[in-house]
Amino acid sequence: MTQTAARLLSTAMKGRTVAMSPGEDGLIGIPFPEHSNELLSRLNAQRRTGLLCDLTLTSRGARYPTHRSVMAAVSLYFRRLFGAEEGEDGGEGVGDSCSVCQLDCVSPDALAALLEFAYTATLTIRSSGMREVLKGAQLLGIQCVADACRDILGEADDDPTDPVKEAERLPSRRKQDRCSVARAVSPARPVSFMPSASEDTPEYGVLPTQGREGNPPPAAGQAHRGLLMNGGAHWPNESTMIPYRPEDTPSEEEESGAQGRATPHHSQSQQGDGGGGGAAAVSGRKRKSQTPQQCPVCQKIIHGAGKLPRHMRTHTGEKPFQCTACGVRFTRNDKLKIHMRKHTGERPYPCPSCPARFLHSYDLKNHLSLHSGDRPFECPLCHKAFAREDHLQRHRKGHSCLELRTRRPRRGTGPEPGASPPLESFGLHQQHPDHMSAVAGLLEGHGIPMPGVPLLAAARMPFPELLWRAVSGPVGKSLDKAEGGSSPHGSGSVAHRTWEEEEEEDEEQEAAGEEEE
DNA sequence: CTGGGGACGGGGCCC
DNA sequence: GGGGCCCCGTCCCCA
Repeated sequence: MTQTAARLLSTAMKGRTVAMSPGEDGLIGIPFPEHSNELLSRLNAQRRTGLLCDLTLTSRGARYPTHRSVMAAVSLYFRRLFGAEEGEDGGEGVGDSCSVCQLDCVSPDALAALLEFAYTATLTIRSSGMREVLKGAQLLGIQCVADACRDILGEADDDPTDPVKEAERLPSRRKQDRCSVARAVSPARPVSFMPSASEDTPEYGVLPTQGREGNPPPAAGQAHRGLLMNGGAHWPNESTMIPYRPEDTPSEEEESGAQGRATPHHSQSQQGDGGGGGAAAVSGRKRKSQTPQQCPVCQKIIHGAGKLPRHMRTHTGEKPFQCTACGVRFTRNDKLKIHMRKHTGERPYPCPSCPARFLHSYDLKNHLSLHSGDRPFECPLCHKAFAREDHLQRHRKGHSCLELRTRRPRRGTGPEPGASPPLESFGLHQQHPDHMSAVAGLLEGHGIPMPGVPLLAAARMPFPELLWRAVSGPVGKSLDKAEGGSSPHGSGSVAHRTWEEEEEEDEEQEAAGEEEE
């Protein structure tokens, strides 16, 4: 598909981001961010009416019709119970023979709350019932809920009776739980445990009986105060939201410090007006008091009080702020305010060196880098320098620098001889988390510490051996050099070469290339 | 392909 | 806690 066609399609989608792969013929990825929300909402509606319910949970006389697929998706207990655990052939669980599951060990209110969570991604409970919910979440292997309850109760996360925690300490054949639902609500903590549901655990009572009619779920949804949006999907009252943030999981800011985790979202390493940065700014900043909130649509954690409604407008497409001059609408009033400068002619950011004036402060910042000639963003492959980071990213994405090291590295930016390469030397800072994780995983696996990217990120790489094959080609040569030459292919004897030695090798290669010609 | 401007979404600080 | 303001990173578009 041509670029023009792509633009037309993009316009037709009214701003929907259309992922296109120019290299893949006709392959278009059209995201529907509301889909998951609507799907869950409709499943919840089916649950409330008993439609297509193939599982009934009972607790002390209360009955809760539900869907086994949903329960298997949200609960490790049911996943194993139904043999839906990844890697199993389905023969281990109770499977289709179970239609009623008696869970008297979980109080009816707690079970209702957990079911409500399963279908709405929102946990709505009274504080007095927190402990019962915690117990139920632990028993059913819904760890994000257990973590949230522990967090609120102020309990330590080392409960030896917690089967989920206990199993985390046990070796597991699975490195990660790749259940998408579980990950969506618990991104930071892959769970590799199943309660021993198939064993005779007194806590669980499984009655594989058939044919009982389920009563309407008692009080299901009554405690849930929410409003409807996006075709009936729940947007819970923010005051009732309990965001997932495990007690022992560092906040994003903390993570961006010494033990940053490669997240799919960018993390700002430099904060404020440039005065921050550095270790002092990271370690010395006070802990945020504003409780992060989880978006019920995309599960993203939104930091800052009052920021969730702003974020939600990105899903609904609502643009309540309209320019009175041209009618253009914006999702945020601060963006409208900046837009109004175009009509008023106000350009509050003048360049001190030239007559240029700018609408945005960051435009001035970019502009100033032109005057200074500073190009701090250097391609690690061809060593071409850019004034802007996004230009470097575009340069790298386009793979316009297929030829390795067509330019000499700038003396001022090259690593010290024998020193471990900084992350930035790979162009890895704040860009392409997967790529970052991949390289980090490679380096970690070969003894190169990558404090910014833990092994967890590396473990997400599906085919590290393929990546090694990839980097063992022209690109890998650069990496081998940068990391000190610990090649997996046996050479491994070129550790800590200096730039002078590399230049010699370059000259040799150039000479060899000339001979070939 | 690159430089530059603008738009957009997220986070921090403050009121 | 909500909202305004600001800064940042990223993406898109155009020359």
